[in-house]
Amino acid sequence: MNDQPAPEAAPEPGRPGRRRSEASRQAILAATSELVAEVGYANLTIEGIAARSGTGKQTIYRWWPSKADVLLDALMTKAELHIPIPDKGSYADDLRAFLTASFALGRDRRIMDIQRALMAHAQLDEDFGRRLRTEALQRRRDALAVIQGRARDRGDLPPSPSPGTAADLVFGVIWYRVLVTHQPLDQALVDELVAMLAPAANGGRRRTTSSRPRQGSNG
Amino acid sequence: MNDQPAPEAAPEPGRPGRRRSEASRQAILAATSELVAEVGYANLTIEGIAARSGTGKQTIYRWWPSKADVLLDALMTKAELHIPIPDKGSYADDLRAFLTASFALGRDRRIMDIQRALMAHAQLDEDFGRRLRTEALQRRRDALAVIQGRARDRGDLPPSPSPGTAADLVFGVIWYRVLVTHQPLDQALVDELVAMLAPAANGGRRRTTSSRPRQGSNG
Amino acid sequence: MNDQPAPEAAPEPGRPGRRRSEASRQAILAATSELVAEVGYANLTIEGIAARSGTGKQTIYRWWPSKADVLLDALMTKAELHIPIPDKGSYADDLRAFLTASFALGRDRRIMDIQRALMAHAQLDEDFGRRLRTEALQRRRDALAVIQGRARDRGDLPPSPSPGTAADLVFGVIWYRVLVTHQPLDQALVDELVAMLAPAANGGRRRTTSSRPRQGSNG
Amino acid sequence: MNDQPAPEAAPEPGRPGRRRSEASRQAILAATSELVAEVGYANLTIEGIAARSGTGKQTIYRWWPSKADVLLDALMTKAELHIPIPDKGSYADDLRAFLTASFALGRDRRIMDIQRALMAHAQLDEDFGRRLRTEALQRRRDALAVIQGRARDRGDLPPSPSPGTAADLVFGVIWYRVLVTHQPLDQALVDELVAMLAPAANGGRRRTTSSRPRQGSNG
DNA sequence: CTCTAACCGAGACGGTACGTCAGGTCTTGAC
DNA sequence: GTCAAGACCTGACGTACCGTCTCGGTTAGAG
Repeated sequence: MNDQPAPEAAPEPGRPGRRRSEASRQAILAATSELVAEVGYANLTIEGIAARSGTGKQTIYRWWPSKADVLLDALMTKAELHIPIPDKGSYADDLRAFLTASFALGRDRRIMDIQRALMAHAQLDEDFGRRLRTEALQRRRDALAVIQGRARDRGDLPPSPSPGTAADLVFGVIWYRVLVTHQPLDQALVDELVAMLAPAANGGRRRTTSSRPRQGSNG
Repeated sequence: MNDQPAPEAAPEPGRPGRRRSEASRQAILAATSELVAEVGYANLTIEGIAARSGTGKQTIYRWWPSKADVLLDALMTKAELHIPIPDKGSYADDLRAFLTASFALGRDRRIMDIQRALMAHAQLDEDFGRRLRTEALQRRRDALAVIQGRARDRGDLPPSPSPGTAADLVFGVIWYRVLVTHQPLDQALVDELVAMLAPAANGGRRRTTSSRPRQGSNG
Repeated sequence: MNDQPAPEAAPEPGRPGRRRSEASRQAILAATSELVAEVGYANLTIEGIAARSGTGKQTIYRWWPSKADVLLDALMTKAELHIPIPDKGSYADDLRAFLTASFALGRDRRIMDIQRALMAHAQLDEDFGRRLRTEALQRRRDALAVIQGRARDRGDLPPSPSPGTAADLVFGVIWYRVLVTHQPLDQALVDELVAMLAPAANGGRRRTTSSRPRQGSNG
Repeated sequence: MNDQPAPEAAPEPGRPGRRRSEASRQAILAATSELVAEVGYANLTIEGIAARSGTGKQTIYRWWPSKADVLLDALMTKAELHIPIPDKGSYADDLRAFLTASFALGRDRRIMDIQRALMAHAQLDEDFGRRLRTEALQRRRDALAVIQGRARDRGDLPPSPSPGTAADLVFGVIWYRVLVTHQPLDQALVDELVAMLAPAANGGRRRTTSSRPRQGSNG
């Protein structure tokens, strides 16, 4: 049923016929971004995208399995979802940088709405769920795993919680706030998470710029 | 737009006109439960529910704003989503009991699928999102808050993380596993969460019944 | 199915129970007249009549078989559909008076629209068709028949066309203009019909006030 | 509201997109004819037509504004509603031929029922009324006008009634019998109409086969 | 002075069909 | 072989009314 040749497929040089139109691809992704901002994901339709982009529905169906895939593609193409992971010298500082960068992404209301919609769609469409996980979510986990690997090599990765659980906690809180409570992802949360996951003996940040009161040890 | 007199509204004795049919209400909720199990949420339709329950569509639209609301009602009516919160004597033990009971709910594949679908719908329909939060999600937070209140009174509530953040962490992990990783909610996770959130000096469980090997460090 | 005790039924003295509410009857007929003028017959509904009149649907269904019957009742109650048939001394003059009076009825746009709608409904509902014929249409034929009877007695009823066909012609033209061409029923048509159906030797009107050019009589 | 590109529109060679399916069109018209014969116009529904014809409702709505239009199309496509108007040499004979042919059409019970229903719908839907008049009714008037034109040229068109009124009389009687009295359109009526409208001195039929009593001429 | 029958308003009920929307597929002629 | 265009079948939507069926509450004769 889903015989798409995978959108990222190479052009296959020796193939006859007209080549895929890059202009149409761009137009479709642009139209999708505009439309989702204007009418919201629930009112986003393939027909609307085709009309807005001046393309045919078939062209969309030929290259993407669902409207969520188009949207995911648009998001990944346009927005810089990349999380930088420079080595800050300690697990605590690496983690803090990672969290701060991750939270920044969630600050943009439009991007957050799209992420919520994609996550929602992933629950209703198993295939898309798999794609979303492998193409977007896993990359963030991988980034965190790199940080944890560095920490392990360095020797300052705490024994508990396990790295996997730590990741679940980090991403769990983020998604929970995005999906459920709609609370902002603020610096206070960064501090709490770092304190909990990287409770360095000489402890994380020495001089905090946060307004949070000194945390009198949580050990 | 949402002029529903609230399904749980009292019968209002002195009102003229035919009373709401309890038989129809039951039939609709039952049909919804059956159908969602048979065809899945994505293929659940109001028309299908009406046909299966032997009622008219209007009767459904009269009392529920959307199919997700019917499903939520069915879930809350049928399934016992109640989380008991007996006083076990310590925050650690209370928390452990709470988590164990909560995780048990997620063990039933069908209930979990429904919860995933409802959470998905909540992302696409803001009004339903509000209803889901107040009618279902908030109750669980309240239960946890009771435990935390007891701990505060008892003096064994750790200062960090804050109770609110602790709740975000707990529910965040649960939903993240349910929605994203589809990992089972197992005893190991209970232990890790308790260890992190209630790191009692005399520490959580002394004698574990868990099959998890002592974690001799994973670093 | 249609066990209505006939709206015009006598009060039947020895019957227990509450009497039919004359106030409701009036309110229903009045609401019907208003509504049909406001929204047109096609958008006239029993529910609308009930709401506007402040009565229950059942009260309408109890006394009238269809909305067309309500409307017919309203029309016959309010509008004076009676055609006077005074003896003018000759068939030609009687006929002229009859036609003039009949045409006057069709001058009111609202009454004409209602008659069109009732005639339309009669085509779709055989039972109502029978009622419309016996309660309204036949009365007009009877009035014409009285005139023709007088003429026969008087000896100035032409042998052709037969009285029945003459009636068909008269009412045929009226309804055809009302239903199809929407042409006004004017004095010129009266003259033509009289000239054709009562071509008296000493002929109808000697001095016409009509604007029609003298026509050398076609007798 | 009525943006139909007119069903009879030419195929417009250089237009992109899939062509209208002639097979669907035929199936819809055929299904409509069958259904109206089986269940009657009042129980004819667009959904029924779509189901019976194996097409989608949208395909019907795309090309016809209402079920009455579908039915009119079916009637005009299938039934030969054409009235031949050969020159018989005199107005009386032409008229007799025209009436006989017109009456024959009304003999078929099914066609008559459809015509009654269409006329009824025309009263409830002004737009359809216009279409019915221009596409069907006017054509018959035009045919009669041709006959009258020939008579005028020939010099045997009586000065009274005026041609327009004569047409009103002819079609008025026909429709009145079809819609109201349900009397058959028989030869006797033909004779009476011809006698009245074409009262040739040496006129009309010399030897009548009608059972009507000799009428001593009323001219 | 109840009893019982018929009416009344209100309004929920099981239905049917509406007209619309969008989905995903197919067809056409151009490129 | 892809493209824009657009018609096709399908299925569900949410709405409007239908005609019926409770409700609680009058209103009137008969007992």
